[in-house]
Formats: sequence, C-alpha cells, structure tokens
Amino acid sequence: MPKIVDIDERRQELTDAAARLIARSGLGAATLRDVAAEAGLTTGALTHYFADKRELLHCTFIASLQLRTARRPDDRPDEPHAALRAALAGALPMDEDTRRHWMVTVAFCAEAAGDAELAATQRDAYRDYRSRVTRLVERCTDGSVHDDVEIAEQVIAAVDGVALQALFDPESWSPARQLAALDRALESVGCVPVSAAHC
Amino acid sequence: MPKIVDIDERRQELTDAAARLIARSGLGAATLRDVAAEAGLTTGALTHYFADKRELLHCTFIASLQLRTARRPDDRPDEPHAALRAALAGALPMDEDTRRHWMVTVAFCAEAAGDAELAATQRDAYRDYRSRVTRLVERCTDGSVHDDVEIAEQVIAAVDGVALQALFDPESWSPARQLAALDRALESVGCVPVSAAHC
DNA sequence: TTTTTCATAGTACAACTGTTATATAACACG
DNA sequence: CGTGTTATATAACAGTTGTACTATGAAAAA
Repeated sequence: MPKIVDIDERRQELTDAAARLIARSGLGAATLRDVAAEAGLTTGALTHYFADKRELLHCTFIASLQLRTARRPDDRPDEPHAALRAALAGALPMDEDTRRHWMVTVAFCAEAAGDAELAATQRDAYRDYRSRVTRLVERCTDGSVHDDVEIAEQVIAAVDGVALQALFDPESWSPARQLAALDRALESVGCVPVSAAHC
Repeated sequence: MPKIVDIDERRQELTDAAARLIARSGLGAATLRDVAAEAGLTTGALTHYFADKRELLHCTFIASLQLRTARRPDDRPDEPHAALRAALAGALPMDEDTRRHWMVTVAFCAEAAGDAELAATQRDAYRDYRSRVTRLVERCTDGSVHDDVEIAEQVIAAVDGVALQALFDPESWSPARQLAALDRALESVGCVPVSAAHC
C-alpha cells in the first residue's frame, strides 16, 4: 500500500551527506537543514529517518569508523605479510573516500571525550582494529616474538601518524610516499615478507 | 586614571578557559557565554578582550599549538640524541596540560579544513615543528644519511600516532609506555645515543 | 478505481547563538 | 578627594538551530 523506499539506503545517503559537510568544514557545519539539503531533501524527510540530530551524528560516526578501516574487496591476500600490509594500507587516506572518513573520525574525537556513547563507539572500533592487526602480526611473527600486541600498536601508531600528516598536507604525501612510510614501519618491526638481511 | 589589568594575562585566562571547554566536550561547547563563565567572567568582559568569537578561537588554537610542542624549560640537553628525544617527548600527552592542548589541536583539525586562516596557522606550526625535529635529526646522523627529512617525518608520525592512541586510552598508555614507544621508534631509525650493535 | 499507508515538504516555535548597546563599578592619578 | 578612564555586568536584538506538527503527494494493494 505504501510508497516503498530502501530505508537503509536513504539513511546512508543522509549520513554520507553529513560526512561530506563535516569533512569539509567541521562538525558545526552539520546542521539538520544543511545535511538534508546536501542530500537533496528537507528536514521533514531527515527527521523521518533519524529521530534526533544525535542519532544522525552517531550513525555518521559509526559509518565513518567502519569505512575508514574497511578492506577493499580486491586485496585479501593469504600471505601473512601481504595481508598485514594490505590491512594497514587500507587505513591510509590515499583516496578521497578514506580521506573524508578520516576527517570525520578526527572531527568527532573531541566531541567523544565528553560524550560517553560516542566514546564507547570509538573505543570499540579501535579495539576491533587493534585486535585485527594483532592477529595479522601474529601470523607474521609466527610466535617467535613475545609481544605481538606491542608490535601491532607500534605499527598502528606509525600508520595513524602518517595518516594525520597526510590529511593536512596531501600534496607532499602521495599514496606512494604513504606506502613507503608504511613499509619502513613494517621493516623496523621485522614484519617484511622476505627475511632480508637488514644487517 | 584607569583601572589597570594585564591585558595579555586576561586574554590567556580566556583562551585557557576556551581550551578547557573544547578539550572537555568539543568545539560546540565553546559558547561565548560558557567560555566567559568558565573564566569567571561574562560576555561583556570577553568581548572587551576579543573582537570576535573567531578571534577568540583563533587565539585559542595558536596557544594550544604552541604549548603542545613547547619545550619544558628544564630539559634542553646538549647531547644530540638526548635533545631529539626530549623534543619529541615534549610532544607526547604525558600530563594533563599537553593532553588538553592535543585535544584542542585535534578538535580544530576538521574546522581548519574549511577555514583558510586556521589552515595556515596549522600548516605553519607543523612546518616549524618538522624543521625543528629535522635539525635535531641532522645533529644525530651527522650527515651520514642522505634524507634527514624523511627520518624526521617517520619519527614525528610515530609520536603523533602514539599521542593519538594515548589521548583516548590514557590508562593503557602510561608516560613510561609512551616513552618506550618513542625509544623504539628512535631505535628503528638509528637515532639512539649508543651505537649499539642491534644486529 | 479506490483505499490505505508511507514519504516528503512546509511551517511554526521555543531555545540558544553571536553581537551590540547601555549602565554600573573600580581604580590610578591630579 | 573628586574624576575621568577602563573593566565588567546586564540587557536587548536579530538570526539560527533543533524539533514538532500539519498537510500534501505518491504508489502499492484491494
């Protein structure tokens, strides 16, 4: 009887619009009216899919956290070192999409400090990411090292640091340079495919 | 004839209040009324020292950028490796002050993307930081390496990455652990005091 | 076609924002 | 001790915001 629309798709269109605005000019630019307009709708439609502004922003945050570290479908190599490298490379802001979602993540950081729900979302996403990287590191070191978690954290720190610099100086951080920095970080923790004599 | 107050000190009290609010609950919490109240004043006094909200926020941003990487007065060692380590350690959020100013920096990141003036401030501060670290790296490598800039960027990335993780998970990132991560990063680029046989 | 139900637009409103203007209090100095 | 200047408080203003409500449109099902 009703007019049928794909609710999830509509919701994603709206969170995408919010993410674009936030990435472009910060959280303050994510007005209900502006988000709706960016999506080609009005506030009437927006409130039909999100009860609150709070819910809209929370969903936008979740979507960006997921998309930022989501694997590209075409690079799931079986070889441990290649898999680790691919997973970390996927977190680098090498295309416009990852850049935008990195930006959203950063924009929410301070907000999350004073919002328990956002903080929990952030914490969970990070734990998930860290455990995934740790598992990949374990497959590389093959149990020969006692603290895979520390290695994972060191590599994640390197990736995050590069990402932060690349976000705000994209011209001097081409994808190639980002990958080079990643490879250097991987080499320094001994997670490189060929056990090259780096002595 | 007038009532005399230290203008610069008053301005700093206000930007400090703004920084506290921003670090606690994001840029949106930095209302003129709330900032003034946090400083124990009212908007009337605030507008007496800052023409705009824009000016207040810009000054808050500048102050946080400076304080975040400012050297502690008591650790300016002459030995190159110790100097490099001290400079980088100063950027880590190991006390409440550095934590707060890191938070402010992060909060402004997305905003700076859509604001040319903020972006320029951020870019300049980062360039200054990078060149300072590069100079310290040069003194360590003693010209034996061809690309000190890349080493500096790698180390900065490691520090920033650790800082980002430590900001939102302070309990698992004690100062000692942050320093350990820094030392590991320094070792992996060969900037350690004793040229230990790490082979 | 008719009916029913959802999708969307439009509008109204109270709360809050930055800003400006006005009034009062405090104090250094002649 | 006045007194003129500054510091601060208070109040008023227009614009914007999130939200709630109503009305209209569209399309599937009967």
